[in-house]
Amino acid sequence: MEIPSKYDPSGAEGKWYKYWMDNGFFTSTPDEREAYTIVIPPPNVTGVLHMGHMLNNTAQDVLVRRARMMGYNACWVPGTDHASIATEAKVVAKLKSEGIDKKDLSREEFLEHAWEWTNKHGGIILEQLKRLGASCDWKRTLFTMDEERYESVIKVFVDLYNKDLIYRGVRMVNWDPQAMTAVSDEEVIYTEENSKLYYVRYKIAGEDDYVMVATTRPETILGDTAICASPDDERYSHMKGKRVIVPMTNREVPFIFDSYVDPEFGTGCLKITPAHDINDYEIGIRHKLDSIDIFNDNGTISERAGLFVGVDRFTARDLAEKELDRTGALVKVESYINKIGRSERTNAVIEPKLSLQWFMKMSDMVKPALSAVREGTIRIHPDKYKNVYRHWMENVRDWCISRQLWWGHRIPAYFYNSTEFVVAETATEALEKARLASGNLSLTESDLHQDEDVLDTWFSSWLWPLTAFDAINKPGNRDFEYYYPTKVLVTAPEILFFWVARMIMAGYEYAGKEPFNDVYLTGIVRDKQRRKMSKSLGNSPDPITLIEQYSADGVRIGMLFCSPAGNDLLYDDSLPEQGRNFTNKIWNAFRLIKSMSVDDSLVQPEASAVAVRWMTDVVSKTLSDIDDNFKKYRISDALMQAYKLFWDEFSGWFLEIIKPDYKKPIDGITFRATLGIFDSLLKILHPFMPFITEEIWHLLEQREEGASIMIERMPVSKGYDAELLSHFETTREIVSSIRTIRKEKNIKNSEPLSLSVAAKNENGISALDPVIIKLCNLSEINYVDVKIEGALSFRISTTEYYVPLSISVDKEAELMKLRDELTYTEGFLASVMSKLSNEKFVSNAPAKVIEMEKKKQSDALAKIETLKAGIRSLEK
RNA sequence: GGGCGAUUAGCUCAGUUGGUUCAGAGCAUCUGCCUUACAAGCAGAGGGUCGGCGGUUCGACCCCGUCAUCGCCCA
Repeated sequence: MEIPSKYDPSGAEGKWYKYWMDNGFFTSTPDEREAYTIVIPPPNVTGVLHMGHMLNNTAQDVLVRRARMMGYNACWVPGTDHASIATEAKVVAKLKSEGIDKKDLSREEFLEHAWEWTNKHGGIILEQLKRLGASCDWKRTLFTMDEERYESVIKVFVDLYNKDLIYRGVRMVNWDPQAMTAVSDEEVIYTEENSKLYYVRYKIAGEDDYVMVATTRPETILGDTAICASPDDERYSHMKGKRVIVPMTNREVPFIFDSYVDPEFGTGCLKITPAHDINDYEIGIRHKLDSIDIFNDNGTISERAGLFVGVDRFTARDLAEKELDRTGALVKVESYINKIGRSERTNAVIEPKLSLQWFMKMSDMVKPALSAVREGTIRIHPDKYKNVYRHWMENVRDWCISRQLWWGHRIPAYFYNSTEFVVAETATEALEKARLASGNLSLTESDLHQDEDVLDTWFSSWLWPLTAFDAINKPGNRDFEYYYPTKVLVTAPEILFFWVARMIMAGYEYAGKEPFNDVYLTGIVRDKQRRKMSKSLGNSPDPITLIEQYSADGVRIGMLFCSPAGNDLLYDDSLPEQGRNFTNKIWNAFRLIKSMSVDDSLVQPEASAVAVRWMTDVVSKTLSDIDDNFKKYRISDALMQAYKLFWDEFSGWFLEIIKPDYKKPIDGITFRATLGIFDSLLKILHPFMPFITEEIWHLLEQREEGASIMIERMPVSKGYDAELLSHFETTREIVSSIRTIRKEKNIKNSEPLSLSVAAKNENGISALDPVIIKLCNLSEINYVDVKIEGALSFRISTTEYYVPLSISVDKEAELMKLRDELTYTEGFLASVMSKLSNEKFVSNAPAKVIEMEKKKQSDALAKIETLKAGIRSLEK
């Protein structure tokens, strides 16, 4: 069979994915094995695969496939989340393009559209994950709004409400006037922007004097209810007990003192607008000030302002500037840079707003979650994020869980009048409770009005590891008992708090146990200029195109190569290219092996015999190194070791040694050993590159129907002969030196050379002589006591090697080389001697270190002798 | 402004309790090679006062102080 010289992934990938699915290799049911569970960080149901998903899911697949091959019952649960704000925004936009306004629809009608959209666009991303090779148990696919998950979320809400952990209250929230909803603190992005600082004077009531205030938001003057200075600020001590007139509205407000005010900032005098600034709000509470909300929900000025009613807040700012100027209140305007918060979803400037919202108390929930990480029950990789986690958890604030949207889990609070409500899982239950609470037994369901708002999306995903196994609806069910806690969560550091921390809290609250033991944080995928990949920048390649271009395996390892845990990945096409090149390397090694003809009557060459021993040991050693790296979640390092094992050791050295001469057959012993080693290598590589390893594994031998490398056992390290490995290192150096000689002297590889070693025939090293003979095309290696005159020489450690040549040796060049080496060695000796002659060193350093220094000394001395002898003989 | 982290080769990163000839890897670059598995390859080579300064130590990439630059989180 003719095997093409280049691997063609397109056929293999679809074929094997189907094969794995058909044979049910991804599905997991509880059995006697230990479970290895991962729940996927659910992507947005209507999203499409981006580079971040590729990295994240490749890492998960590597972990899951490896666990499966190590004998665990591996279960990777896939799913999507409903992404409340993002999805609703998309649906609203889509309706708008059809001329439909959300306001004209009933909640039910809107949800119909939303579900239609979800069903149409949902799940694309999961199909894309299959292209990547993701070995998820698709039968378990979840959605945060499917029946079980929806029910669970409602149950948890009711439960927490009953435990007094959820409350409704007026708070300053981050209001997104465009999306017309509150967003959490984590969804607000603060950046420095250019703005203006307005200096405005307020007349003191009953006097002809003024006080001056600096503000960035003159339109909010309409909501001022006090002017404030620091109690320590002597400039304003005369203002005690006085009142001032607010410009534009001519309202009289008190002048107060509060230590919050920084005398250094602006004029040292601050206007207080409790309804529109979080700090002012707190000052307002301390001083029992009025609160005038001058904005409507959409960001326009409300009637309460009395001026500019119905005008957008930014237009109102300009109008206010003009009005202040006209009335002489505006003293000056300076340009100014301050931090502006914008909505992560809509980019609208966030308006701090007093609003009635639902909150979850965090102070108690945080405790077990904090100690779990502190005490190492949950490990975070890389562990530098432990500090960040702790800092956040110690400064946590209550979680605003309500959103003014329709797409999501509707808050199960039922009002039986405008202010009083009950919380219940169903309307029927709510009715009972409402009758009880109100004392009005004639209430009917139609008298109840359910809260219009839905819950924050994170309020469903924080339960993910629990609801993945339906633990809320069926506590203690078999799947849950078996699969929970999951082994590892793979996600990005940016959602360490809003997701990871909260899952840990939920885990302790509802299972009494952590949801996972390890958190592996991947970095953010950026472009070469370190910019985040984003649709608007257009700097993100399409993952599916990449897969088509470089193969799924190539893209997978390309992503993994340069992404140590927690580090950002600077994407460049050279990464998947490197991955593709590696698949090709594997393919060609396979071609070589496959093309060998075997002759069992042949005696195994010595070089092959020792090469097999060596390679077997290298595999064994690398296995334990890889194992160690996986234990520390150093996935890129593990991959690099597998990569070098295959490329350098196996292809570069082993195959070159055992490769028979052109058109000659190979002996059976070596061939079968090679197949065995190759088989091990494929298995080691399989978690990283599932497709090509499966393809080759099947081409290598006739396999039974239903056989697959993905369910084979991962080879285990059987220990290794460290001395053999070290001798091979010396062998490499010898081979390399001879190659250099050939190159320098322009001697063809087909022309045999001979090598003389000025040493005793040391056991061990000489066992590898056949390897040197084979790789360097030597006629012989002999061990000599005396120098070989007129030969080229090189030294490795303390041993000198000679290559006699028929062509004349350039004496001067040789001498120069020897003298250089001598100079270096003497310098080295001097540094060693200075240490050894330092009394403090000798008395303080550990014996082992001194031992080594002495060895260095004697080695250097011996080498100097050799070099000097060489120089003398050349000088003759 | 507060907290956390980083700074090692052109790029991305390792460097495990301070001590092996310890300054490393991959990629990139340069020089040879179309050698009968692979030019998506092979054989070689160059490249770093380990951010600056000071300190501790017999000995510092590693520990301490300080400055600089960058990143992240929070206000």
